[in-house]
Amino acid sequence: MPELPDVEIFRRYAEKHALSQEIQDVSIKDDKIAATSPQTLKKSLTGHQLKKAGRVGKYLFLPTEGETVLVMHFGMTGWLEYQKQEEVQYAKASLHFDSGYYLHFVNPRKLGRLHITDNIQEFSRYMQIGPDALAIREEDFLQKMKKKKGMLKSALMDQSFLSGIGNIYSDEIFFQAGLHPKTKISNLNEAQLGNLFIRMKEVLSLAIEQRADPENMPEHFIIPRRKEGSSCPSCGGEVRKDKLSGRGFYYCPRCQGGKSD
DNA sequence: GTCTTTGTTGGCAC
DNA sequence: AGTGCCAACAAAGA
Repeated sequence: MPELPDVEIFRRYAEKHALSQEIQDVSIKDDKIAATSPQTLKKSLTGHQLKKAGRVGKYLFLPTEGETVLVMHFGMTGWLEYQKQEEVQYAKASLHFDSGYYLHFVNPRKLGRLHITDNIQEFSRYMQIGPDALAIREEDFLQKMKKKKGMLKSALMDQSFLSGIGNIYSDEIFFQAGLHPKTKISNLNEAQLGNLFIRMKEVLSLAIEQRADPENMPEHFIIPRRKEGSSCPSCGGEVRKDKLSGRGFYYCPRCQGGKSD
């Protein structure tokens, strides 16, 4: 679930509900998700308020009014829940506000992480988080792509190169751009790279507009057809499945070329 | 029981 | 150094 559009929805959710109220108590229900020690997480947050909700790639940044910033990463499965109920299934950490409400960090597979940092820039550098896929400017994107080697899909999913795009949305971006995911970057011309940039922004923005809800994806998206045997929304041909570095991906052979190298 | 899954990381090979 | 691949992590669903 949590790629850039999903995390952007979580960011807005946190911004709407969880800011400017005192955190009374912090409970870490599973130490596995605590990238910063549970003691430090509790000490840094208790008695403070979250003041902002920012995002870079798949990371959510929640600065307090003090020095410290709560950082969330959701892993393969996870979301936020703001409610009065103290116990929520799969909640691995919970902030208890003085309003009585809880912000639950829900993470069924325990692959998500919570960090505390006092400097977002430093944290981003240390974690090697590349420029945000929605924030990057075209000239920077083109410049980076021209220097990058290897296959398209590997590049767009490389979080240190460009952050926010995962397996699902990369499939959609390549479908919209009419490019095969295994295309070698070096075989693309300026126009194709420019088009890729436009499609990338378009797919991410549209997904956010649909609140990153898979049920609400536009008709012309391939995401709802990520199943073997389904038909391409554009040409009606059969959607095919392949693998790259162990990750399955879906594409339309007719609309996205053979391999174009 | 087996395989696959929306993410990341560390190890190995080239 | 950069690129590709795999296993591992964890748990749920097909």
